[in-house]
Amino acid sequence: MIEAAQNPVTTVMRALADPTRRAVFERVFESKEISVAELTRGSGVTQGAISQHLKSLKQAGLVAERAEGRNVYYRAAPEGLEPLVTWMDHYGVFWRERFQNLRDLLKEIDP
Amino acid sequence: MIEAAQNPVTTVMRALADPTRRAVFERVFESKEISVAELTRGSGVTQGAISQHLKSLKQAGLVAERAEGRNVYYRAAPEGLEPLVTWMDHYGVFWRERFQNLRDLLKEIDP
DNA sequence: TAGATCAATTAGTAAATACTAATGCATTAG
DNA sequence: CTAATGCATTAGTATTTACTAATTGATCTA
Repeated sequence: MIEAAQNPVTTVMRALADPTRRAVFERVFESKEISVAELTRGSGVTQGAISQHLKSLKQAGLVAERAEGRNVYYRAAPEGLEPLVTWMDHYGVFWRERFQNLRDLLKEIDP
Repeated sequence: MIEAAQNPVTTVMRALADPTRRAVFERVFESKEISVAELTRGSGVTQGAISQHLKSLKQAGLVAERAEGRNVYYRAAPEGLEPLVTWMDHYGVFWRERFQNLRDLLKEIDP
């Protein structure tokens, strides 16, 4: 079946469904800012593959970039996860299962 | 890159990344219990396709079934979303960005 | 300047995937 | 019993996708 112009939920899900690409996102997130070359190192795939994954992630709104000299630094854009959160919210998963955490988190933030 | 024995996050993400399959899950969820025939109606795809999607969803732990006579009734298993929740939890998306005022929320839930 | 490094893009390929049509196997109905 | 219905499964197909290798265009460096 075909969707008109691609639902954001679909875009984000598809971006994160691939293990390699998700690993890229995770590394970007942990690194605050990281170049393509460094991402390529230890990724197990070529630089070209990494660039392609970054393109997908960017289109999904999950990462942003900053060019500096011949490097391009990527950083995570967790707001891009919003469509997922909204979608899941609909299923009441958060409250029922994370109830405990809410109280803990609140204490932690503002004791 | 290859993952040993398929990460649950990957399984769930992949299951929900396809719009048709995700629509099936949504309908199952809304219906509390629904037969394959009824799911097929108005789905735009064949009964076989629906059965295949249900198989994926079941393997991902997102639905469960109950056979009765020649019908098989499916119901949602939102616990199957747990891997997603856990994964996303790691990015602090839920509480910090979704609710500006946790205190109000907590009061509202448990005054 | 000439070379080296960084990143994006392209062309090509093997594998995965979403589908259909057809078949088979139960179960129910006439 | 025979016909019909509900569902799963199979084989086959077109499309998508994740990758590599190679190229290009920058920018930095010796």
